[in-house]
Amino acid sequence: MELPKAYDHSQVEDKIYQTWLDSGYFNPDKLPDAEKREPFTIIMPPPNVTGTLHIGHALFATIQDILTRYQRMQGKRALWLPGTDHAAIATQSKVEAELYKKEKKTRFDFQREEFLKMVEDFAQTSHDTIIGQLKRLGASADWSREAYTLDEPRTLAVRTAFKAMYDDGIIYRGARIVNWDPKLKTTVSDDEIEYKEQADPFYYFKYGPFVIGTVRPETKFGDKYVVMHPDDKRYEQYKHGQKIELEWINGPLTATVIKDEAADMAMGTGVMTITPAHSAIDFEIAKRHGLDIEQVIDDRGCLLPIAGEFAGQHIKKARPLIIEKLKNKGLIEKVDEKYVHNLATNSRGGGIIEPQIKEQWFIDVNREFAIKHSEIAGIAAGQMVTLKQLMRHVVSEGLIKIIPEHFEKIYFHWIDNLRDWCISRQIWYGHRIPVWYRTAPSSTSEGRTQERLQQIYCGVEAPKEDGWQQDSDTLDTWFSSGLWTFSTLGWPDKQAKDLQAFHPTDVMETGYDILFFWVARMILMTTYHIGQIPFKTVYLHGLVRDKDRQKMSKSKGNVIDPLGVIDTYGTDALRFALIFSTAAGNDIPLAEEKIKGMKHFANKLWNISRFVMTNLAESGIKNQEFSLEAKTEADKEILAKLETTIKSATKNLDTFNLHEAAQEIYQFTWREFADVYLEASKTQLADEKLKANTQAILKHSLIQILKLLHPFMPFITEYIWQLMKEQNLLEKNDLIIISSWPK
RNA sequence: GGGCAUUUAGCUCAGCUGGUUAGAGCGUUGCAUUCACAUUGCAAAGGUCGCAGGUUCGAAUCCUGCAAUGCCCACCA
Repeated sequence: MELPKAYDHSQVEDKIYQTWLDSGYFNPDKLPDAEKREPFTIIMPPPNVTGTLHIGHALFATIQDILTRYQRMQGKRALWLPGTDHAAIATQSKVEAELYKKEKKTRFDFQREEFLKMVEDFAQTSHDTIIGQLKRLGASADWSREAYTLDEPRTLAVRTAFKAMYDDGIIYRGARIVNWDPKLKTTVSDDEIEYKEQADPFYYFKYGPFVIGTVRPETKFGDKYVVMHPDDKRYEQYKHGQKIELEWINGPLTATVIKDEAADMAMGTGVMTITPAHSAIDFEIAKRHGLDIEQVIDDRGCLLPIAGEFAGQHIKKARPLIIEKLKNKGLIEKVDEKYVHNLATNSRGGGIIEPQIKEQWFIDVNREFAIKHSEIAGIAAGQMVTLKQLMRHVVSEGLIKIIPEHFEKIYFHWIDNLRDWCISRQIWYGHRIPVWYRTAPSSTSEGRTQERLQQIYCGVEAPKEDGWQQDSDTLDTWFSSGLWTFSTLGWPDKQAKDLQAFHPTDVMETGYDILFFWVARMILMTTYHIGQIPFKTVYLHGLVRDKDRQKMSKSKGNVIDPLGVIDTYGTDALRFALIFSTAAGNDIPLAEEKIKGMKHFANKLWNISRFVMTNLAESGIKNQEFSLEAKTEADKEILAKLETTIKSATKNLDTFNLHEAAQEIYQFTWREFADVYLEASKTQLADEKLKANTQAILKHSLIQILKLLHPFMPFITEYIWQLMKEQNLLEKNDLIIISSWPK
């Protein structure tokens, strides 16, 4: 058989992937002797259905596939369960942006159902693209178990989870100051806020005898409390509760002095007025002293009647007019033109956050409850715990290991500062909150009738009787993602076969950027709902950057498109380049030259194999056993190095040092086996006394190399394996994907 | 303001719990090559391991301080 001199990945990869699919081995139940194998589970972090995969997805797919293939070869019942995420707010805002670009319409120009259909179509298309891409990356995931965060089984899980937490008092409804995005008209959680630096004028206003500073004059209409530190000597003569008459934007006003330690003496004049309805800190102060709280800005970002002549205007337009008026009234002390401050924006859509007081749903992280069931070491069933304590416990006790370790400190720090989690969103795409309200007419003191809330019902199904209206809000996407490790395995059916067999899972592999959003929430949900840890190890990878460590972005033009490089260099080359110098938690610089270098390596492996196969086939030596006796120095050397490489690579794979394993195998293959032994073998093969033994060593080494490389470069290794099989060079008639890991 | 990390060859980075001459990829220079592979081989140049102290028989590795860079959190009324 004539083998081409160069390896052509484009002729190989699709066919090999189909071979694997046909074998059924991605499904752990279909592995040989499945029932005898120990389970190994990775649940795939579901990519958002917001478009196509980028190079970062290629990284996660590569790492998880390496771990899965390695464990499968180690004889485990390896399950890598794939899925996608509806990503509520991200997906909806993407569709809304497109809609506005194309037709100048917003979602409010459509019926809820009509709009949702559009989002679903977009999500479906994205989904199909993404799954196709994952397959091209060689992902050996079990597609028969694929899940979606918004499909029926997951919806049941979400509703069941919500109800359980509601009944426990962990989920509550309350009016709190929340992050309101006037652009998308929804709340967002603290974690989704992104601060952007911006320079704005900073104004100093005369407020009676005081000078106050602000960048936001438009919030100041209702400011009738003036706050200073109780120890501030400059304002000793003013007493707490003292009333002061003064002239303000829209006329005279009675201000009340409040002494509170929240006022920073070193900041500006040490005096501030407060706007409790639109500032979290001011809200706290107001609550502490029982002050009035008046809304100044509405949900769209427009001023309310309290603003007098400015009512109805958008804050952006009103600001200069308000300044103008204050200037005319002589109330401006001075202006600092380029004051740099951080502006809160919604990272999922870009609106500028306006804090508002809203009736929202929250998860209480500090409330004590009796845990119903616990398999967590150190926590007994019935014990009183809080969600915070549970989240801390499983990591501090080492039940969950985070790699790299220093992220554990960051995790603890986050938990210690954690506040209640706002889980309701005013968008349409997502899990609707499983709560229904019934109202009844009642008369007011003025004799008018109005609808008054009478009953609240929380349940998995809607109530049977008429007259119930479901809460119009949807859930934060991370609520459903938090259930992911067990909702994908059959929960809420606690007897589900998969849940019994594969939970707790082994590894959660994801980016460090979603440690809080997601990893922490999975720990919260899993410990609460099923009294187990969700996973034993959290492996955090870094961000893929370009060769200058710059973030990849379309606007910079430095994006590496995974499918493009796969076409040019092959999946194996991309995978090996991604993993080659990647320590956990570190960002990964990736240049195209590196991928090219790994294509060279694939070709090297091809030619090594070609040499070995040719020399075995031509001599007529086929499927026979040879002794691996080391007859020469070269023999001795290569067998010894092979053994240490296997031992070390195995250890590094077990401890998640994937890049080191990759480097060792690469070094051995090229520098030891190809450069040294293959050269030595040429003379040994010519010597009749050494020939058979040399052939045995060549064959043995090649088989071991293919196995070692298979998790990293699955396509080419499987392809060569099949060629060897055709030439009767292998004992067993199987695929390398289920061959046994070298020992 | 609080925290976490990084600093090693021209560039991008490895170097696990301290132990011979500090490694890889790319790049550079020279030579070779019909014999598995030019997607090659052999060889070479190139590092006071950020700086200053300390611990130790021994430090790129551990400790302290400093500097630079990056990230996260909080937040400026």
